[in-house]
Amino acid sequence: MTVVTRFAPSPTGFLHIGGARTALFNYLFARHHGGKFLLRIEDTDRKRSTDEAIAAILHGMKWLNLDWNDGTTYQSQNVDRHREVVELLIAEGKAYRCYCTPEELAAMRESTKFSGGSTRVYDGRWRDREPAEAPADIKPVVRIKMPLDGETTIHDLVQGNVTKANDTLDDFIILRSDGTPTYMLAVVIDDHDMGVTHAIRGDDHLNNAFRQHHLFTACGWQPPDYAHIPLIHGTDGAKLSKRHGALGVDAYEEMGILPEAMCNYLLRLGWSHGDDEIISREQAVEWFDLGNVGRSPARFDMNKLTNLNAHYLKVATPERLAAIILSDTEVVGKNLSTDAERRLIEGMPGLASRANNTRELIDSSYFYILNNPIPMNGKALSMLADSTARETLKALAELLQKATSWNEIKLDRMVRDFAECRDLKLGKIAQPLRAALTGSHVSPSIFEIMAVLGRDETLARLENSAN
RNA sequence: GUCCCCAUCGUCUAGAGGCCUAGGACACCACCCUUUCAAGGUGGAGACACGGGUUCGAACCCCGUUGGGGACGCCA
Repeated sequence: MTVVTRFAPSPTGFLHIGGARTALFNYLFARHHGGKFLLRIEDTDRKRSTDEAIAAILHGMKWLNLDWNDGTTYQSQNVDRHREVVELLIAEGKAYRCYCTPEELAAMRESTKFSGGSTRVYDGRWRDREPAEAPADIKPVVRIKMPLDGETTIHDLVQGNVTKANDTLDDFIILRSDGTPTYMLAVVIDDHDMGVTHAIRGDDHLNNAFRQHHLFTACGWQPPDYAHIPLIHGTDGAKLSKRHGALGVDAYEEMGILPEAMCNYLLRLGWSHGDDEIISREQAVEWFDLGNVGRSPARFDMNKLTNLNAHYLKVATPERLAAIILSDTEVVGKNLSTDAERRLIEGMPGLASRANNTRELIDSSYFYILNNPIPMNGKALSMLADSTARETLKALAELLQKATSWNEIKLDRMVRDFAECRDLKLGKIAQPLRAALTGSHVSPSIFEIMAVLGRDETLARLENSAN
């Protein structure tokens, strides 16, 4: 049997961290087993679903490089099939119409709270009532008959065996009074129709698994294997919600996080492979299994994400990073040097090892991509305001003019010798030089920079600042 | 309130009864390197929630307590 997993987000908002990890796990599990990974948009609640949310989810999936099979399924397109199954269930006496009003339901909720607070709210009052008693002015919902006694055990691939008494489950609604299917019904039918073999989803669905189990049984189908993965919590330990900085993955993209860093981080949140921390997509596919998914919730830690991101920045190709910088909206409008791309690529090792994210990378790369004269920050300005510093730079420029070759090692030697001759500490020269070349007091190695900039550009910038 | 789940350094985790004086990573501290800032290197501090069992032996198994989380919608 080939493995089929699915990610089934509801399009009511962005693709958040937790959803992204669920998608990742489903993807990895399917790929590991050479099976299929499906995407199904759970839009049965048309009122709350938006096109923007769908676009955000699709975008997030693509950004994370989680490709899915067989196109995108929209649950709302299967309503006819959903209704058909409901009719069948009614005909077989496994489901029934319920004419309770919302007010009656609210009253039931109140009374269960007083009488001990049972999980079972609906009292089943229409379960065995004659259809002839139905009030004509009320549009009924359809409820599924749940077993009245006994217990049900789910063999969860992550949580182990979980058992629940059947009398804690009430007859839940499968078809709304407006004739639309509920989530509970739609997942079951669609999972069956799509041949889903493994349902990997958030822990918050664990209780639903029991309801769905009985719905599957009523339909005469085999439920998929379940794997309920723990939720991701905020730094404070509470459920990740919009209030707790549960940002969409697009927000991290904007922060300058690389998708592979995000995937690596998410993977290690709740799953482990010994002491391995840096795990490529290929290794993840090879290693991933449900047995090593932890059972306790994890807290989101920006520090670790940042650290991972810094790592992936260091190993990314200069060409790729240069392209990211050059296509950034903040950079695009600027008056760039014709030499910008070459400089970026050559200077990238020095730049990338100092950045935590692409935003920092961009900020630190302006001195390479901009034309002379480059903007100066306050500290650079004050360093260059010193007249002896400027004298030194002028003398250095004269020396550099005579350089017979122009590379990092040679420049290093020349500047050091120059400092020694003048009985100056290297820093006395390096800092004004840095200010002149980069407009900043912080940068990669100035020798590397001079080499990348080239003789003409270096001298031009020195000239600019020394006078 | 009822039901379900969970519990190792601050955080993510390794750990499947003796390999544990509990390992790694992030963060933190110190030192080294050093033209700035990073990176890198070395070292340090830091945890088995508590109480009972079971066993020759328990972080690991069982029970309880406490703590945390989740679910109780004509949302998904």
